[in-house]
Formats: sequence, C-alpha cells, structure tokens
Amino acid sequence: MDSLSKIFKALGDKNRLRIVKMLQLKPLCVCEITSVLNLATSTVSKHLSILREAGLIKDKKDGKWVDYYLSNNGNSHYISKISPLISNWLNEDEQILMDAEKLKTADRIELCRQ
Amino acid sequence: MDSLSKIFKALGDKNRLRIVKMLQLKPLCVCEITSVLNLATSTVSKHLSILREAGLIKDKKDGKWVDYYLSNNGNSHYISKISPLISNWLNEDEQILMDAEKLKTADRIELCRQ
DNA sequence: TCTATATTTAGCGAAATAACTAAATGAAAG
DNA sequence: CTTTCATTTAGTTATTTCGCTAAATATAGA
Repeated sequence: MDSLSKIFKALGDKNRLRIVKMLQLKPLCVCEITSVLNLATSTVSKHLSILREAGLIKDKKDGKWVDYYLSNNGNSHYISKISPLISNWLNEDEQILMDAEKLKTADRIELCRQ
Repeated sequence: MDSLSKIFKALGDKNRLRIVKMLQLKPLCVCEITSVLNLATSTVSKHLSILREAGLIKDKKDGKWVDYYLSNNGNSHYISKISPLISNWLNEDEQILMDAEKLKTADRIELCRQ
C-alpha cells in the first residue's frame, strides 16, 4: 500500500503533474523544467526527487545536466497502468498546452544561463 | 487539472485508500468505517468528505445513518478509469485483508453503540 | 416534545509539505 | 588545478494536512 499511496501522493500536486506532462513530450533537464514552472531550482529538484522516489520518472547524467524522463513501464505494475492514462489526460488543459508551447521555444543552453 | 489532482490527492492517503477498498466490498456507514480504522468519528467524516469532493464516493441518507458507496462510473472520466484499477489492486495487501476481515464480523448496530 | 444516537462542523495542536535562500557537490572547460 | 555552471542538500518559514475534542445538526423513537 505504501508504494501505491506514494504514487498517488506524487501525482496529487499540480506542479508535479505539469512536470509529468512535460516529460511526456521529451526528456528535460532541471533548468528547462524550472523555467517553465517559474519556481526556484531547488524546489523543482525536490519535486523531481519525489516523482523519482515514487518510480514515475528516472534520471540520467548528461554532462553538466541531469536528464529526467518518464519511466513508463518500469518495474511497477501500478505505474505501467497509470502512466498511459495520464498520457491521454490533460492534453487539452490550458496550463498544459501553455507549458508545451513554452518548451517548444526553449533552448537548454539559453535557459540555464539566465 | 484541478479535478485530477484532487482525485490523486484524495487517493494519496493510506486511510482514504483503506476506505475506498472497504467500500468496494459494500456500502458502509461512518461508524462502521470508524471502527475499522480506529480513528475519531470526525476524522473519518473529514476523510469521507475529501473522497466525496474528489468524486470518488457518494453518500445517501438511511435513517440515522449515512451510507457511503463508491461512485465507480460517475460523471468523471478520470474516475471511471482509475476506479477499476484500484479494484484490482491491493487485494492481497495485509492491511486491506485485515480490514475486510474486520468488516465481516462487524454489525452496524453493535458498532455504533460503543 | 424530549432523548438518544449518528454525523458534521468548528477549533486547536502537531506533523508534513512546499516554497525560498544559501551552501555543498560534481562534472566540464579553460 | 581552478573556475564555471547545473544540480542537490541544508536550513528556514509559511501553509496545509491530519488528528483530536467539543459543540452543532439531524433523525428516530419514546
């Protein structure tokens, strides 16, 4: 029950839902996500660690950057069922659409140099 | 996004997950749920209102009692997808099994007269 | 109407969460 | 090896959440 409530808790925050929806589009580094959410870097890093500990996302070092990406069909049976649902949901949501738009015009190197 | 994060938030609490799993077995009144969870009645009432506001459960007056029951396929597209998943999950969970056991031997009138 | 009982609401304290700033870590590039 | 820059960790604060008790509400039955 712990692992399931952990997943739901992780998804029960709007900023973390936005992160999951962004990662559906492509893997992203912390600074890219930060620039979309308009939060402090450390806050975003914390959100990412909560999503990671729930098993919803994974990370991978890429030079200076850490890329985060969805772990769609990880070892968790729960996540393999929930992830596809979330993929289908919120795609017409105003906020989610705006986030996606902002990501299109975003360049990692410029973003991180702010 | 509000309605979805509300649903996940409601499910992100172990006691509320236990309530949902109990209601899968049959409709229950507040005092029956209270006796299983071992919490104050008012606390359980609050949990139920959170689940209700998320759209996961509904209530119906039955004399002195208020029966709560799952709204499996309510108006919410989200819930009609999530509810069946939860039905399949946690059925071997130790805590959930104990709760179900406790419910079998429970009698509404005795329970409420504690 | 009066009483008993089931539930909800109000109000409070403790614990958890989410945000920030500042400091620490770790890798890349000069 | 030192500097730079992305990220994480520590530490602080404000807000939210969860639990309780006590009071309010509502219904059934004497």
